Amino acid sequence: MTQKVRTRFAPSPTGFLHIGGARTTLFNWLFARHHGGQFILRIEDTDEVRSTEDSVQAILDSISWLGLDWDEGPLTLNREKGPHQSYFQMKRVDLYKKHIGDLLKEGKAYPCYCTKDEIEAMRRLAQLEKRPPRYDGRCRNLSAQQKKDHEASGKPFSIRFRMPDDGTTIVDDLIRGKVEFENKLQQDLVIQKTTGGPTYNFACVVDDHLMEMSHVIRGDEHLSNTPSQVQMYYALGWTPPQFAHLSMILGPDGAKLSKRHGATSVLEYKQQGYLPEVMRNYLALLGWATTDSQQIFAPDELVAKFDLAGCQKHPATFDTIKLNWMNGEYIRKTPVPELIELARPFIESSGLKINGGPALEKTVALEHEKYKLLSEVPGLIDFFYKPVEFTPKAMDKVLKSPGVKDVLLGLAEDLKDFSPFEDKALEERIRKFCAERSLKAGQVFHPLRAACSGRTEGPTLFLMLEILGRAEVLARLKAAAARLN
RNA sequence: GGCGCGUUCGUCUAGCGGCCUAGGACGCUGCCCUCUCAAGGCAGAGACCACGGGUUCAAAUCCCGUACGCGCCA
Repeated sequence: MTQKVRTRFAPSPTGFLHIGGARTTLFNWLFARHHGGQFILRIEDTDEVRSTEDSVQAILDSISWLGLDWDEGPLTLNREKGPHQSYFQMKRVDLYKKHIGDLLKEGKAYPCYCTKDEIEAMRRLAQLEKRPPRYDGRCRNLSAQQKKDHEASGKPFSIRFRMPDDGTTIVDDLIRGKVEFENKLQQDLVIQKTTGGPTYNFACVVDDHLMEMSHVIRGDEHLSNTPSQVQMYYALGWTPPQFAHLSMILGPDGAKLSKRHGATSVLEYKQQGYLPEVMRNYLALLGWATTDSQQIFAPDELVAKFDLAGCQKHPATFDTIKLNWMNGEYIRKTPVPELIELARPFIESSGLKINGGPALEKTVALEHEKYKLLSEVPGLIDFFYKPVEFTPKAMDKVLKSPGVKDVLLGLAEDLKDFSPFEDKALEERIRKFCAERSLKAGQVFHPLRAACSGRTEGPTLFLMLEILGRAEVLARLKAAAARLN
């Protein structure tokens, strides 16, 4: 590749960064990093009504959380980095106006005086007659007199881009190959609204060119607009960038991923306890694969191995089950001290009182291989830090079995002075206890676990007792026995 | 409706004319390990490669059509 690689993500700040946008960001970022190029962030806030500063902030936060950095673009709402005057389109309106002026002068664009109602009527009629509902080009070739009349009337007008009447436009897509469009079937897109603001399609072309994008990697839904955009590049005397259209991400029901499928905002995944590395790894696999179907990638590995050739043409279904598996994989590989820091916000918001209890290093480690989400950490260690609450199963199926009360009291008695109160020694002593009473291990182990943790499942028993400590174990045994009266 | 895109196990995918009686991963089932739950190990079920025609000695792979899905035009 002789040309310097520059990619961008250009979100409209009309909501949070959703999964699809995150995947697009990721792919652009991976591609740029893979080729040692640059990744640019641009805010397409041409929708003056729906764009908000909160959305901009949320999007920047999401991208940052994902661990993706950008070389140019907004850092905060007030600060930008990079050589361009701004990376917010509404602050670049003069630029668009200048180029629209050029197109107008050359007859490559024209004012359109049709009102909303007229356009709407056109659409209805077309639908009625089973024709494609497109602009009929009535302002395309106005006579000088008509133009004068319109101008004199002071009617608001938009500006449309004049598509060539014949020929075809070929979009050479890096993922889909050459896609051919007949020009006469494309309609003359509005490039400047009646408000004077640019439309998405035009601002996008101007910016991608001025910001020297080498590759435009974006969602599938933009493919249909691409021939018009390509023609705009030609009209402005520019060379279009290379395009790559990514397939969409669907929900489990095959419909485009949306709110009703659950979490769609990236930040919601953060709140649910997913790791950013996992989101990157999983999202990379939605629509991209290596020839050996590798599943888990170290961060650098993803950058090293990513290419557009491995991208899928068909849409992919977002699978939370697999995401959860992957998150568990990553958590298992995370050293405990690090895990504790990652889980700390979740532990804190759970209200667990850690102070005075066993060290988190010990309790968190005990269940290390069980967490799928960071948010699950407090729930699995909570019994170390608060009074035992018996699950129905622990109470009814285990503790209420015949003879359990004697077992618990007997254990309490035997362990009262037993030392050392440690994993291996405890196991030995308790197995001896079983032998002395001719009980099967399970008849003692299960009630012991239930009495001390309130549950039927949990960490390895004797280490758990060690960590709880003698006093706590004895107290819990007696308390549980008392419940059995 | 027009145009465009897509279609391999339930899901993510490998596959680019012979290595495919279709490979991997998640999930599922069973077994092993075991103090429970996980994790781990092993084994297994699961895809007439959407369908129908071609091309070819040979097609999941190339071509055409059909169906279905999706996107854009709103």
